[in-house]
Amino acid sequence: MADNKKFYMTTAIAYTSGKPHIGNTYEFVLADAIARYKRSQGYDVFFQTGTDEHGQKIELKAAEAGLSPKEFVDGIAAQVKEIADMMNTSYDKFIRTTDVYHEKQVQKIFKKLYEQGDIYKGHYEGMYCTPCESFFTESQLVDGKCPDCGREVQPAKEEAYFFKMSKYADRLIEHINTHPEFIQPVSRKNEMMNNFLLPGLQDLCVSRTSFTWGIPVDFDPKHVVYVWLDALTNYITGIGYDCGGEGTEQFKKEWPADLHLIGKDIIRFHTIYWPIFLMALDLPLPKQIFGHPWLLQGDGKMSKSKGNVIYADELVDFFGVDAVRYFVLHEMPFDNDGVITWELMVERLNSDLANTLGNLVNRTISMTNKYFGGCVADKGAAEAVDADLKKVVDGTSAIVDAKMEKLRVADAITEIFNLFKRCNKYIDETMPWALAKEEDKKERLEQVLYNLIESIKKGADLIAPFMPETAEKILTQLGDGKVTEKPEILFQRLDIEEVMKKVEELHPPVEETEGEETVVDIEAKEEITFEDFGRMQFQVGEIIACEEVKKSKKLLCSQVKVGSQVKQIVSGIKGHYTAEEMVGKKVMVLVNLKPAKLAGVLSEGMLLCAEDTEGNLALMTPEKQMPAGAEIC
RNA sequence: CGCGGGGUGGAGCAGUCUGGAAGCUCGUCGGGCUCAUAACCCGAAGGUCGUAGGUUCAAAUCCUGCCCCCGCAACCA
Repeated sequence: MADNKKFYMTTAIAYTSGKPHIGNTYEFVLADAIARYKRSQGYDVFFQTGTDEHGQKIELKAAEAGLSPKEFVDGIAAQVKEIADMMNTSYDKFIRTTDVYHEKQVQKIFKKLYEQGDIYKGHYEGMYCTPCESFFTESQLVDGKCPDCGREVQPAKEEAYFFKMSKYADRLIEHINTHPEFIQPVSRKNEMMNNFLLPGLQDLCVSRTSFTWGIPVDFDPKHVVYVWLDALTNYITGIGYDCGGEGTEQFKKEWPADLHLIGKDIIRFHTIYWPIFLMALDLPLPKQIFGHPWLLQGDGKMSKSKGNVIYADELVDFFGVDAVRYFVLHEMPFDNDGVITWELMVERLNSDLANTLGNLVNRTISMTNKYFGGCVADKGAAEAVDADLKKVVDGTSAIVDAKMEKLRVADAITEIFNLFKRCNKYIDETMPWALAKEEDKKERLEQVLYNLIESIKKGADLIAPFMPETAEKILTQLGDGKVTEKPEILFQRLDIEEVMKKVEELHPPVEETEGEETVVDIEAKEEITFEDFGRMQFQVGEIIACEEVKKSKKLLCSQVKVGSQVKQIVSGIKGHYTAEEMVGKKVMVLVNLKPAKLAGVLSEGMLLCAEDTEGNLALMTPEKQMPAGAEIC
């Protein structure tokens, strides 16, 4: 049985293109809770996390920051690690895809797959803009031209390596069907099957020549390995996989992974491409992949301009690590996205942590000190009320096990708090303060307090994987035979008004007053001649009718009177203007723009708008009364 | 008809797969208690489960139409 006790789990590796956000924190904590729980179950857990550090985006970001890509990712990886450590996560290994052993193995894997015919050289086809060095699909083009610079594009092919996905599809379908626990939650399984597997898999592009920040293909060095073959393989290289060789003892022990914990956005890559890569390498598949939903910030009410954005390190500053862990895990959605706001955070802290748990510990210790000088023992003075307490306390462990087995972390925590609530109720049922007034009830009183302390200790053991520091504190305060003399407040209640006030100070709302406007800088375009300018014809147009374009999110279709003719113009300004308020406005129109179809609707010109950095739009209207058709020059 | 998720008392959610008395936490109101962090315990009010139909002895749950929200995709001439 000892052999079966290993448990290898991973988080997704965080992409190092920018400062890590609350999503990373959330996943770390979730993974850590599971890791600690499994350890408490006696499993020999190996918990790996890390960073994904290659790619064009990083190359660009680094250049913007004036750093080499490596310098850049060193900085971000350090930040990611800092957050993982701050959240008190007990990972055993932090892998970076720029680690030398990883890069080496990826090269070997690539070569092996190429040699055995799973990877072949082909062409990535599309429309190419030479100055921008970018490929676009037909649908990405703007009026047949480059969406970035507006210049002509040519059909072109980029040489690339592809992985033959279809070769292994049947085996994968079979595997998924025979292993219902493979993809969690199950609702995602159908999504993968119906959308990707059953319609037939496309071959996956696994190399690029358009950027250089990646692992070079050693036998064809102008190519670098493209994202998934690089990133996903961290799960095996991190524990010592050796392609073509034996691999380390650790690898033999740990693989296959017992759990890949990932965000729901990358389920496809983990449940389709990753298993297929593994099949190609002739390795067993991971046992379970859990695609957790997201913890979202607010419900649209939250925005930078309101100054109430939530950052993990700030949450910790305000509430402490365990309170944040508690919140994130308790609100941990299983198959729907959850919400986090400062208000909800304070509510949970006050109600669950301070009132239910903190106060329980506090009142218990204080009574034990008051009535017995801190020491109580089992007096064998049981009464009927004790039975239900005992039943609940002893039963919780099994319920928690069942919930954790299904990865219902939030439910598991709720169960543990039900235990603490039951303890609070027990105090009311037994009324120790009343017992204390009767001399002959002394034994019973001691028994009651003893029962309480034992129950809380059991609760603390159960909560340890989720709030390790708190569990430790509780056990220390309850002591072994003698409780602490001066109980420390576990969680201090906070006032929501005060918290919000401080939050606002941290993130002052962006002023939207007329007086002090921020300036907007945009990238300068190439200089043009007066002649160039003269080719554009602007006129004042009067909007005589306007309606929303069905099936589009941002488009309004306006009938614009320009001189004696009426043009139909489609603009992406729904959300800034309603169809009704458009009518009657006099606006600036670029009239000689080549007509085009937008969402299937013909547009014969362009309404001009000013746009600020937040994307707010304002139509340009003449400053004095002007007739429709007046030329703007 | 682009893909997907969602709409359950004031707030946040569970329940929907496998129909069978509408549940949890917070908030509100009333009561109890005083050991404790103005806390704890008990009770109450409050929901036509988005909407309109259908199937059924029975629908939040299954089927159909529609409305609204949120991601992604497309797109902002």
